[in-house]
Amino acid sequence: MDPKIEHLRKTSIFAEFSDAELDEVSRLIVERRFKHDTVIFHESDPSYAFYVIKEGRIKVYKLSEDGRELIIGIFGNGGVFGDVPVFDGGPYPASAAAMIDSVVWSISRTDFEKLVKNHADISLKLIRVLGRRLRQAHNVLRDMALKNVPQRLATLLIKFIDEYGTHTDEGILLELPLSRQNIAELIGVSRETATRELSKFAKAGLLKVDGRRITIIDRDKLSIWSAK
Amino acid sequence: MDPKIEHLRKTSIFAEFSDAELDEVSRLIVERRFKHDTVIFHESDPSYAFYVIKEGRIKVYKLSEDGRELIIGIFGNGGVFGDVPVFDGGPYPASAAAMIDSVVWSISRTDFEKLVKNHADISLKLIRVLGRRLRQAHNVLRDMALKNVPQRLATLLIKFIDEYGTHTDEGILLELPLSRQNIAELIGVSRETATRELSKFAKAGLLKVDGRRITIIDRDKLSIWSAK
DNA sequence: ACTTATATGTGACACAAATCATTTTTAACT
DNA sequence: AGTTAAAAATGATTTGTGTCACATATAAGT
Repeated sequence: MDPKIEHLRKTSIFAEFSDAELDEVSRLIVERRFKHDTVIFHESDPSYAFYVIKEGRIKVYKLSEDGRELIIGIFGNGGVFGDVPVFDGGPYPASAAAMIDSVVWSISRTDFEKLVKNHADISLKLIRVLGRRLRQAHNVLRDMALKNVPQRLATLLIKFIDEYGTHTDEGILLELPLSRQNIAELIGVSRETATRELSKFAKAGLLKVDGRRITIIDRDKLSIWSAK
Repeated sequence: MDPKIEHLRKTSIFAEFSDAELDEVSRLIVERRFKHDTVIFHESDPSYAFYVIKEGRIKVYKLSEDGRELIIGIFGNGGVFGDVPVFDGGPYPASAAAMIDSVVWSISRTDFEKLVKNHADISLKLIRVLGRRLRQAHNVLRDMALKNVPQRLATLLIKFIDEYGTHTDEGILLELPLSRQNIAELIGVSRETATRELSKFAKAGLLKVDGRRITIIDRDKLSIWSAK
């Protein structure tokens, strides 16, 4: 099997596509490389393409008027980003940058639009994907509005260890290139607060912090915090 | 022209539909009435239908574990709610309740699904609608995470006067059945804080408060606050 | 490896917003 | 209209989180 197709099938957006559809998609791919800390596109740029991550780590974020950052999402291998404009025809709703050296597959908007128009069932699948996204967005919104900082931090950690964590004999290791600043920008607090709340959890024995390596020791207790 | 069709055309979701498509939609409608303060569906209920507001005012909201409420949206005539489950097949992602006595048109999930499957171009339009929603949701999320209370309040007021405001000689009158509690639940603060911040704006001469009637006097200054 | 830059930890303080308690006002009901 | 219940305003207080300043640790570059 074409490894490209196999990789596409693992993405949220193409998961339900048939082999034939995936084959067509794979022909539209253009590979691009981005060094760490380089911007892929800026919010409100006209959109030219959307992206599938071959390997690397990409953050999607929005800025406030005074330059503070909210990270909407962090995506790893198989992640898809910059796709909303393809659907609604507007500019990019957020910015994207590579957190580590990354290889991404871009699919141009016009190519993808043609594909969707020729395959009616693709759009049904996309509708399902978008519905799920909207759901998630509203959940995050509720958390941001109604939960306090330790709750949001716990929620974030749980989400991330489930997605990116690796099991070790000490616990579940989270080893993204996640700075304190990044954590702060994910839960909408200052860097100092992110530091302090993280070490509170460490002192309470829920996790261990070693620089940017975070090892979750007691997922259950963390989960209670998160729900609280 | 069928007034039903005319009304449907004014809704966000059906705006781009053709006459023939709208006619088909109108045949699927079942009218239902809800007295004020009655719940239409609860979050996580299995979804049976989505709704178009014929007349009335509906709030869509989510609860935190400890029972506090975040209002995701308030919809008036022509508004559409409860539609996400139709798209992704899950349960209702939020609850909905009538804020005043309301008449809504329900369209059952199965009926609508059939319609979409028979009309390929409908799904393309839905994709566009969902894309826009996702965009909005992320904007609100950024505001909630990065803006302070007066900024969020100003942003909310501007959004609402643009949608529901009526021009008077004093300014733009906002006359939803919007309690202080409602305002608080829209911007994620306590009722007391909503009260206080609103009267701060009143003292600064940006608006006038008379019970639940809010008259915006200086939209421009409010807009500056909102962007800040 | 050494130097420089950048990220992190931490204390002191300021300030925004929550909470609590009470009064006043407004809306709802019969 | 009068009574009761609910909502809103308002003051006092507490708490959480941001900001500032600086020390320390870690990473990056030569």
